[in-house]
Amino acid sequence: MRASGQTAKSRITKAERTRARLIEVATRLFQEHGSDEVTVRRIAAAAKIEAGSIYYHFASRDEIMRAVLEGGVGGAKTEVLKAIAEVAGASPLDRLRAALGAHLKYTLHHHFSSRLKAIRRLPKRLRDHHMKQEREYAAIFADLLAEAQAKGLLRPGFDLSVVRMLAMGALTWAAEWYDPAGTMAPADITDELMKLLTEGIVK
Amino acid sequence: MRASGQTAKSRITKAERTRARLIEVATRLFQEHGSDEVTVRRIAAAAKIEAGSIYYHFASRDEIMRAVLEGGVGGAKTEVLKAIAEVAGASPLDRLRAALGAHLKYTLHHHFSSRLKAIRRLPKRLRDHHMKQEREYAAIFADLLAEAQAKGLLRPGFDLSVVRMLAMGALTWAAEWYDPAGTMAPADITDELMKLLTEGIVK
DNA sequence: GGCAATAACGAACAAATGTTAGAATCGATC
DNA sequence: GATCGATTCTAACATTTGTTCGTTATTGCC
Repeated sequence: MRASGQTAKSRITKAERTRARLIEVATRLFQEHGSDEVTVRRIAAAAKIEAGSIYYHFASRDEIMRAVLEGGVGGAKTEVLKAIAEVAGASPLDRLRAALGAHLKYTLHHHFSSRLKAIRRLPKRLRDHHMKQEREYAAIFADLLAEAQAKGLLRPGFDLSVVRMLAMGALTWAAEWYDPAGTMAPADITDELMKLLTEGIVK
Repeated sequence: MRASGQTAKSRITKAERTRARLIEVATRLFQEHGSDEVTVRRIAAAAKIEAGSIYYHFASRDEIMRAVLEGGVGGAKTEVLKAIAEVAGASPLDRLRAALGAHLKYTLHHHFSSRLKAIRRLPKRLRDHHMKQEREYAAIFADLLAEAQAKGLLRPGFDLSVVRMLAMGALTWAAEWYDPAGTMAPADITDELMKLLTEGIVK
């Protein structure tokens, strides 16, 4: 049992823990400050490690960013899918509300998109991978809209892909102006958007 | 006439022309690439000047950015006000459409907001000034919404400031996904948004 | 306890950055 | 055409950046 205990514990090697901690710390730093302003040395310092040691875990700074991005989009996807699953039986529009709500919540909480997505300057390889992930993420919302349309819930004459991007953009951009100290909860913003989306604002 | 011609021409001193060219070039570079990635040397090269010479016209790199930002927001404001003026007699909502259209057009054409507004890292002084400008800009749209409400055009129960930010955010974010090569014109996107905003998408 | 592998250190590197300052050049005025 | 200020160049600077590498410490295993 000693051996198995040891082995069981070292299924997670120390390097993996350090790597995870680095990603965690880097993510936080990237959120708090911009994508620049965050140097390898700052990440190292925040992770209580020396700058050079980072290169035992990552081949380059860009690989750290890749990991952070991947975690970010992946996390958002997980949360959104979970939120949809929680209202599994509901109508497409109610599931869309749940999805948009989760999207906003994640975006606000991680202050993710606006700070990090603005990184087009990634090496092509990484950028392609990131955009593929992004497309998969967008497809979740596109599917819900398509389903609503298929069920005849929507008025005709809309370009659904534009609608989707406008709606998601409105929420994504919320990270730029949302004030957590204010009286408004993220869910309120989602509701407001859904009201606009469904009924419109005009009498 | 020679003298007067000379004098009239040199009312705009050479320095002013160079300075203007620098702002112009820097704006373009900031748009095409991120706010980082654009070094003083690259601005200089694009303006057919040597790096050191820039400091005859600007005290620091941040002052260049300040000028670019100011020009950007100022330009957008000018365009939006012009668009509103062109439909002066129309209803608040039609003027709002014109305003949002101009906003989108400027944002897309200059690829402005998403790349440049993301610069929170500006020195406090500059940032404050920039955000003041931004508030004035937002007020244009807020006023139109308020007027619509005052005229009883809107359904009750909306937080107009949230509506405004969602709508502007949707368009601002469009710069991230809009494809100029596609079949869709900026005006189409504005129309789509206005349809959502006014009538909603649901049957 | 000792050995090999793993992980982290720490000093150095070259390249790039913003910035400065003195010399050179331009351009208008006498 | 000489003069003098306005404008630009050139060459350097101090820092900071990402990265490398030989060395040291730690860890897991016999």
